[in-house]
Amino acid sequence: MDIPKPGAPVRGSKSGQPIMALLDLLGRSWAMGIVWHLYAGPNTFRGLQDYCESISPTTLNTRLKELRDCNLIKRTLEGYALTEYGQELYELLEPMGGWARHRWAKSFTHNNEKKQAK
Amino acid sequence: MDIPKPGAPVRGSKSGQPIMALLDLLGRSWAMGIVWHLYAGPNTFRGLQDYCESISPTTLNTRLKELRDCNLIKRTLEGYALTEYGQELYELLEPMGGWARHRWAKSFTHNNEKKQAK
DNA sequence: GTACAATGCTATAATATTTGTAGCTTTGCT
DNA sequence: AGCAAAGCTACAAATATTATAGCATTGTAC
Repeated sequence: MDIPKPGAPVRGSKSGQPIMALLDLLGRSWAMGIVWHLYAGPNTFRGLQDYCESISPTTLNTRLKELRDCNLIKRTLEGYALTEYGQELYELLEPMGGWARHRWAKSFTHNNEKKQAK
Repeated sequence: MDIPKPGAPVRGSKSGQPIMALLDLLGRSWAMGIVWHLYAGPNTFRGLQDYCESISPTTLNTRLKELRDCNLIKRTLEGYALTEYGQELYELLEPMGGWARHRWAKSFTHNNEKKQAK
C-alpha cells in the first residue's frame, strides 16, 4: 500500500489533507503502538518485536519503513528512535493514555445497568 | 477479530491496559476517520460511506459496531453520532489536525535537501 | 581467526481483513 | 401501488498480517 503523505491522496481522501494522511498512516496495525513505545527510548528491531507481542517481522519492517519515510522515526546507534516530529506526535497522543484509563475504561462498567438493551 | 476493550487482552498487549485497547481499536481502518467526521454532526450509513470514499459497507458496518460497543458512537434519529465519550476522544484527536498541517506537512519539503541519502 | 550469539532483516505459505459489487428489506413519501 | 433512500447482508477477489524458517552481518570471546 502507498505510504500516506500530506499532499497526496490517501485512503479515504483524494484531497491530500495532512490530517487524512496522518490518520491513514496511524490507522495501520501497530503504527501508534510503535510510536507509543519508542517514547520510552530507542529500541532495536527485536526489542520492538518483543514489545509488540504478535507482530510479524514483515509487518514490523513495513511499518518502520513507513514511519521513517514519514519522518516520525529514525535509526540511531541505539536502534530505532522517535524523531523530533515523532516526539511531538507522541505528545499529542499522550493524553489519550489518561483519558482511556480514567474516563473511557469507566464507561464500560456502568453501562451495564444503564443500557442493557443492545 | 475481537473488539478491544479496556481490561481485556488486545493485539499486542496481554495486560489489558486501556490505552492499548484504545490504540488497537483506533488502529483499524477508518476508525479514526469515522470519529473525525462525525464531529461535524450526525450522519447516515450512506453518508459515511460517501465520506469514506473507498470503504466497503462490510467494513463500515463492522467498524460502526465496534465503535458502538466501545461507547464512542451511538445511533440517533439523525443517524450515527458521537457519544459523550466520542466527543471527548475527538477533542483529543483534534490537535493532530493543526499539527499535521502546520508542522508535519512541512517536514516533507525541507528534508529533500537535508537527507537525500536513503 | 573461528566459534557463538545477537541483530536486522527476507522468503514463503497460511490466515485475516478489506474491498467491490449486487441486492434484499424496511421506511417514508407521492 | 410505485419509487427512492437508508441500512444493511452475501460473497468472491484483492490486500494485509501472521507465523515460521532462515540468511547475512556485526561484535565479542576464546
